[in-house]
Amino acid sequence: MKRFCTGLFILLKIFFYGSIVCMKQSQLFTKTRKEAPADETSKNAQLLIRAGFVHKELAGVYSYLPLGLRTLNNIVKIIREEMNAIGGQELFMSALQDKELWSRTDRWDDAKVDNWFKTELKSGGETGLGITHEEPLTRIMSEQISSYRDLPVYAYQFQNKFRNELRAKSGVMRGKEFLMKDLYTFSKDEESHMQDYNKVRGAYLKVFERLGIGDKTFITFADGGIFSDFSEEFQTLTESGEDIIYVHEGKKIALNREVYTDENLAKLGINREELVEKKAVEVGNIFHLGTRFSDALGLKYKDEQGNEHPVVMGSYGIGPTRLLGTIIETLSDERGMIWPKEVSPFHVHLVRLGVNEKTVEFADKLYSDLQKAGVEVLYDDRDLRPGEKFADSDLIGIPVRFVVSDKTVEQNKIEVKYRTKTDAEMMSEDEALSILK
RNA sequence: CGGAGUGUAGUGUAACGGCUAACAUUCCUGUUUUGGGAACAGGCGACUCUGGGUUCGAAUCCCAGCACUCCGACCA
Repeated sequence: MKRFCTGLFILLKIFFYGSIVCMKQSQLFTKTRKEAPADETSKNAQLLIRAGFVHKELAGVYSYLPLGLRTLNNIVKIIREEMNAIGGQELFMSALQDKELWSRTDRWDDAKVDNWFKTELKSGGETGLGITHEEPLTRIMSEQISSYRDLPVYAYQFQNKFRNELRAKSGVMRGKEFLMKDLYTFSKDEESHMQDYNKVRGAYLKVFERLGIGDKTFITFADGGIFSDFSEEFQTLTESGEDIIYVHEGKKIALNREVYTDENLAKLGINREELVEKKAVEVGNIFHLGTRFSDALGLKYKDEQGNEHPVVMGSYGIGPTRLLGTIIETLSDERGMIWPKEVSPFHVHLVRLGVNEKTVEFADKLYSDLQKAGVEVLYDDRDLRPGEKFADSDLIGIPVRFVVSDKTVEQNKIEVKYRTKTDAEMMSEDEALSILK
């Protein structure tokens, strides 16, 4: 019965998440390297490049290689799950943008928005690569929403955004092309907008919790924007951050330096002495948009009485690529990266030492048993010396390491070590499997 | 966009204006080795960022451009 249940569980897992992917390191086309390029000084870029997670194309432009992509996809998966959990509907909009549409909201002019990548169309006219997607989505919604019965709507996408930054910096933390999850809420009035807004806000907190940076991430009051005293942003404490924030540990909130005034502190009922100055990176932002876009682009609905109203909107962004960098900046050590369980490119790093027949047999069988159990495993089956393999393992940062060597095979055990700990433990295969649950 | 710095094998560095641009590492061949980036032997790999200039002679000096990094400004 137990076996049947386990089998069923795995089948379900495969059904829902696609096949379990495992990999032999001897076949992985990326290599690790001892030294990072001299001109790459940010910690996240150095480690990502050394471990073969990314390749730098240009300043602020990175390609994601297999290990990097798997990690990034795990971040995306977590965000997607939390957006779906609050009723978000995923779509995928174009990167190429309609100039006419953006002119209607006065956001095409270089004097108003200066970080467009624009290009001439051979057929005549001009297009630009999407910096954000309020305009196109509002237009899409104007074809779909016409009644109060159609609201609210939460729509989101994952897409590369393009911003012609004057200066890219901090590795993947601030690029010219980067992955962004952008969600937009469409509500019938201010009151229901606030409910929708708070739902997304709650989902964001869950996302950062699952990403392993929850304790370092603070909801931070920032410059107000359109119709409130403050806007809120999510700031994660790290020395590599660009923002200065003032943290209230007790209340788990913070103020951005841009709103750090006596007047605002009074409004929030906080004393200056309770706050600590810290550097942080903005990992998420949430905005009240009011009716700015719906007014400009004619997104309206009819209420119960048949009266027409503009739709009230909100927009909410999280950058998965920036999060990847933030996790490295906050959690890595001098030996390499350390991935939280749900983010790690693999669940386990199986490291085989030596090439004795029995040892190879044991490790191969364990590899296949792990796959059968639905564990995603990176199997270091290369014939290298232990030091090099351990160094690679620490650099890549999978949270759990299983070592199989002549020594362990003799005892019919596996050496289990967590990336964050210094001591290892000998376990039977069953015990080792059970800690992965 | 203002300021500063740096461009030499895949990577990290060296080379007084003067020999075939050197060393380490990576990579390839082989032998030996196997619990924290081993040892030995042999080998591949560079138009010294690009374009001009000075010079008998330029990786080296000068000018221009390009790229990258850092500080600042900017970041809906």
